[in-house]
This record gives sequence, C-alpha cells and structure tokens, in this order.
Amino acid sequence: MGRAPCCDRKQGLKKGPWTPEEDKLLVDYIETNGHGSWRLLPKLAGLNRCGKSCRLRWTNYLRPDIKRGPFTPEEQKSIIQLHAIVGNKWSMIAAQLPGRTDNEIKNYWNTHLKKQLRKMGLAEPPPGPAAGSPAARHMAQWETARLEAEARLSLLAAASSSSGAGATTSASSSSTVGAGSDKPADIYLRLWSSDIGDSFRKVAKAGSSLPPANKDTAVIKQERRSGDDSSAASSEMAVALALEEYQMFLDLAGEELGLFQGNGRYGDFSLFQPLDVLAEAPLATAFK
DNA sequence: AATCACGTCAACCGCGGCCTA
DNA sequence: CTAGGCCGCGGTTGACGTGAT
Repeated sequence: MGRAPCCDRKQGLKKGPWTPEEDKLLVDYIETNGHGSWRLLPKLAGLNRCGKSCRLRWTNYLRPDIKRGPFTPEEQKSIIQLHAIVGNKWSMIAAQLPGRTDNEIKNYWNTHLKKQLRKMGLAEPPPGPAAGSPAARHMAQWETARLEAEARLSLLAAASSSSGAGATTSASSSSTVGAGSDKPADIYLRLWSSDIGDSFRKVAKAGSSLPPANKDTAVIKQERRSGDDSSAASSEMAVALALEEYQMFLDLAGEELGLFQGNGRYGDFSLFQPLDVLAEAPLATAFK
C-alpha cells in the first residue's frame, strides 16, 4: 500500500511517559477545540509528540468519561462472555462497558482474567467458533437464520408502514438494516453482519465447501419488492412471529454453539436481555 | 539491605480498513 | 480505479511496583 512512515519517525518528537504539563496542554486544547485532526493536533497544541501518541493518551487516559478503579464482578462477567463471543475484539467489548477503554480491558484480560480462567481449570474460550466440520452445519444454520430474518424484516417493515402515519417505505429499498431499527428481527441481521457472523463465514469458507445456501434469497427479495400485504395485515402477529423466531435463534446459538447463555462454565448469567426489553438492549449497538 | 522474580499497565508499533483526491 | 493519507485496532514492549528469598 506504500504507506508512509508513521509521524513518530520524525526526529525530535518525544516518546515515553507523559508529563503533567503535556497532559494539561492536551486536555486544554481538546476541551476548547476538540481533537480535530490528530495529525495536526500536536503542532496546534504546542506538543512535541506525534498525533498517534496524543490520541492514545487522550482515549486511554485523559478522556473525562473514563472510569478508573477495579473492575466489578459484573464487568468481569461481561468481559469473559463477550470475549467468548467476539474474541480479541477489545474495542467491541469496550463499547459494552461504559467508561472502560479497550486498552484497559485488554490489559485486564491478559493479566487477570486469562490467568483466573486457567487457574479454574478452564481452557481459554476460543476466539470465535471452533474450526472443523461442525462449522459447516452452523454456517447453514446461520444462513437459514439470516434468510428468516430478511423475510421477517420485510413483514415488519410492511406492517409498520401500513399502520404508521405517513411513514415512507424506504426501509424496503435497503438490503440491510436501517439505522436505529431495533426490532427483534433486526438482531438476526445485526448478528449476521457482526463479527460473529463474519467468523462463521470465514471458518466455513476455510473449512468445508458449502453448497450455496442463498438459493431462496432472490425469492425473498422479490417478495420484499412486491410487498406482501396480506401478511402485513396483522402487525401484532408479525411481531409475535419475530419474537418466536428470535427465541428459537437464541436457543440455537445457546444450545448448539454454547454462546450467549452462561451454562455454568463461566457462571450463571445471560448476555441477552429478555425479549420484552430487547428494544432497549445496549448490546444491539455493538452490531452496527 | 540487596537482589531477583513476577505482576501490572501505560505507551509504542505496525497493520489494515476507510476515505478522499 | 487507484494511490496516498489518516485513524483505529490489536499485539507487544518496557518501566515501574511489589513481594519473596
């Protein structure tokens, strides 16, 4: 890619621990001007550092919303379970723990949790699904879930547009989930688009060759284009169906893959919110 | 008291993705 | 379409602290 050397290769730029004076310069500048371009910031703020170093210092240490202090048991549980799902995606895990930085979580995992799990006789949870032939089966299940979701989303979109006042039908123009939509069927697509789904696709691709599982996609898309008004007649029914499908999906993911639900291995807890509070679930924002 | 071993965590490094001209 | 630049991420390093010998 012909990437230019990092700015910190420039001569004379300071490295190493930050002094309180440097911290103050950085904080003062960002509080009054925002960080803007990190590359230009050091010069504008009067710092003899590279922009990368400034960004790191701000995001990992100086940001006002950073929560310092020991991790709570709840935070520990979240980290362990999220790590079991997404692997070393520290930024994604950090997004679920307000006030915690990815660097902090990464350090905490490497120095505390990893050791703790090992001490308990637990193998380190695999980052993502295990490779091997079961992946192909899971791949097919995920694909099925995705197709179900697309169909379900069409129904929900049709139902809401038929009952909503003056709502546009733009939802049907997009093949992916619209921003801000947190309907249950949305979760399928969010999961499919997330690293979880991505992991499955990669593993299946590397492992065994699946027959094309998207045979019915065209049919579903055609249905979406034409709009199934008879199905949209009852939005309540559509939502109920979606919730049922969602529960089935969670059962599949939990029982088949060992995800989401604490089954005693890492404690008794559940990552996902009950269905009735699903719409407000903060986790949904992780699957952008 | 000195030394060593180990743990912790802030900071660095390099890669890859995304954006733009 | 492509090359170059920026940003963010994950892995790694090294300085510092603390407990054991």
